[in-house]
Amino acid sequence: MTERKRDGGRARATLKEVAKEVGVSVCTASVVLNGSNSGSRISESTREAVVAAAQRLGYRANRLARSLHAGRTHMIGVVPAAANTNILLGPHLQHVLNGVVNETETRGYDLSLITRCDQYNAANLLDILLDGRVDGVVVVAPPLGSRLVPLLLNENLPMVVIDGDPEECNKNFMIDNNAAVKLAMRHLFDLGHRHVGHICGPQELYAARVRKDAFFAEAKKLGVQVDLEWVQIGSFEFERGEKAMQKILKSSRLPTAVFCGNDDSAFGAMHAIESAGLSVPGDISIVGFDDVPTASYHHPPLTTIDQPVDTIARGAASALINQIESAAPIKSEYFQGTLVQRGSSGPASVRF
Amino acid sequence: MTERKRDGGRARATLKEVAKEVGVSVCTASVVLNGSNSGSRISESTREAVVAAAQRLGYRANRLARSLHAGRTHMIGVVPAAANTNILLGPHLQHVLNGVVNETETRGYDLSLITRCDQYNAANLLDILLDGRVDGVVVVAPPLGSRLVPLLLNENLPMVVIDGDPEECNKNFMIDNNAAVKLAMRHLFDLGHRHVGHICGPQELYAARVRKDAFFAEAKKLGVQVDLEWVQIGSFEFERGEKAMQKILKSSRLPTAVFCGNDDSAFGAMHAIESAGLSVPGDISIVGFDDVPTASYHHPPLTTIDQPVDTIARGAASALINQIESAAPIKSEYFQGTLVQRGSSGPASVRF
DNA sequence: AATCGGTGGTTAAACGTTTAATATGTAGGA
DNA sequence: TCCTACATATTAAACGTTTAACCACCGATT
Repeated sequence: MTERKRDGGRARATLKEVAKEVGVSVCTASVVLNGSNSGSRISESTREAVVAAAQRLGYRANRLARSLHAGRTHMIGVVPAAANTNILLGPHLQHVLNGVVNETETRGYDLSLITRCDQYNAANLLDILLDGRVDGVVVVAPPLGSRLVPLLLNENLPMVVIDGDPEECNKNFMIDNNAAVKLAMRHLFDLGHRHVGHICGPQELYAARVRKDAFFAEAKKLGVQVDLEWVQIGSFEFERGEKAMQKILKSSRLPTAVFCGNDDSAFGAMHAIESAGLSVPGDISIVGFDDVPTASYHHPPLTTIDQPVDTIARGAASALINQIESAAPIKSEYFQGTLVQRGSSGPASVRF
Repeated sequence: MTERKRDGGRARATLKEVAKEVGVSVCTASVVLNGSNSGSRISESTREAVVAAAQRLGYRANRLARSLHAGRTHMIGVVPAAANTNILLGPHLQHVLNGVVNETETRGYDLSLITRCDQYNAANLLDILLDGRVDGVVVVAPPLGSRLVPLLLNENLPMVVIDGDPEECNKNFMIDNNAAVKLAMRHLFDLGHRHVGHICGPQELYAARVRKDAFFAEAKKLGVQVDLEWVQIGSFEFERGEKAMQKILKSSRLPTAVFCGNDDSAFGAMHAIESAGLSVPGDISIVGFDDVPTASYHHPPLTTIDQPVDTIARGAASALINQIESAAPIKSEYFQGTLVQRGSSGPASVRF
């Protein structure tokens, strides 16, 4: 049995071996090497001997044993939206992950990526999350069908959600989608657009649905016309955005602008428009959502909503760690986006 | 002490508690619940009672304890190139990560992202990697200065490297950069280009250096002229690619084509060219490296080298797991890229 | 001469599992 | 009545730490 972990080379020395080498008790070695400054102190000579032996034997404290004892792992689990994409993390999710890392790293936590979950199977995920491997979990963009968040709420594992459904759970960190969509629509309205389409994200994502709802609500309020042909479901991915735009271009009449649920689908939409021999924004204006790094370098540069992703992600991670360390309750926080006006949006064409 | 892990709700039940509930020994409960089909069998009635109690108490096996005993964690550590970027994972690295996940997921391993390492500090990283938290490690694109790989070679932790320096370690999975660069240069040569520039990646990355060397070697072999002004150091990022191209555009004379070390910098380069009022490929042809998803949708679509990233990453992960599970030795593997010809490259302009 | 206080340690239990070795009980065969 | 065999369950050690509680020793006070 003990052979299993030493295949390939010499095994890692344990505290017991170090202690024996010095001729001292395990406890003494422990105090010296990983020492809390507790009651019992150790003489300088003993200390030196232990340190020397540890060095010689290549001792390294075993984190499993330590965590088992402490009941804490200093690990945070991240559950990324599995969704239906083959790519684990799109540019936006990647940005989120980066923000989470920024916070966890400075607070002394490491990240465990929870990926072994076929189709976001909640029971599966729960098994993984609750087996003691993590002190808390960041759930990113849980899809609508998943029971993960409600199930997790019944457990005592600290959790925070990014881009989740507020009805499902009130530990939600995300942009104020309604206000953000309002900014985008108001911008198009001010440019004279009265006929606007929308390319949505996948409807199992809360952010996609709420943006679509806000789009309709705001269009109605502003008196902007929306033909149903102009509203197409995408998947927050380039290709699907392109396909969606191609469908819109086949409408009986064309909108003068299209608001896209995220930047990737906006890029796809622009590609479709230009491939059809039309121009952005000459014929159709495009507004995206996210402000991913490439948005400003696109041709034309993309008008979009800037999400304070780093702030949101760090905020979520921070709240989670606060809960873990001092039982501070987590409650939802919403962040304001800003409109970034670039070249993909312009005055409405005089088609109507 | 035991209070620490139950803040927030009821604690997770342990095997001992389940056993006590049923009035049976811990061992019996263990065999029933996480049972190996070993010698001792359990009566149907006992089995049912234990299962019922476990269910009732919400028992879940503690992975730490299990791993401690087994000497195996079923976790793979991933060390991403910290490099100097603020974004943890660029589109290419993200693709690599995705490939690794694909393999580990099907083999029953989870991923631990090792990020708490200021400036890729090797000693720090070693402490983290060797504390027993992972069964093996995938090092992705270790920067030149880092001692991590050599240090890790001295330890008995299974390791595999992606895009590392072959001189440093022979457990390297990567594209055959020389052959790939040859493809790109030959392509430009065939289009009539005899004056070619190069935008490199950061020189602390092996892949960037070897591509640069191969570029010079191949240019020489083909009789292609390379003014030193035309060779600029980038960072594999859009912005730096743009800046690099701006410098090239200030040269006393212009190359007819520029080969870029990766796609992101190629996008930046194209942006710079068009911002300067020139056209791609009319005035300057561009060839990239990687074939990221957006390459085909760019305007113009990017001619580039397709890296079989998924194959490489899965291969690396697979080799690592084979070593972990059956001590199979790991040795370097090189994969062939293919030229993907698109719109960003065309016949050389007749400038010369 | 008994007590005190410090210094420098050690013992033992605990964290939650797994598993080899062992024990108990019952039934059937000699 | 004793032995064997089998089915079923238990004991105990082990994985590598941490830490509260305890102990032995010694010089200095009373």
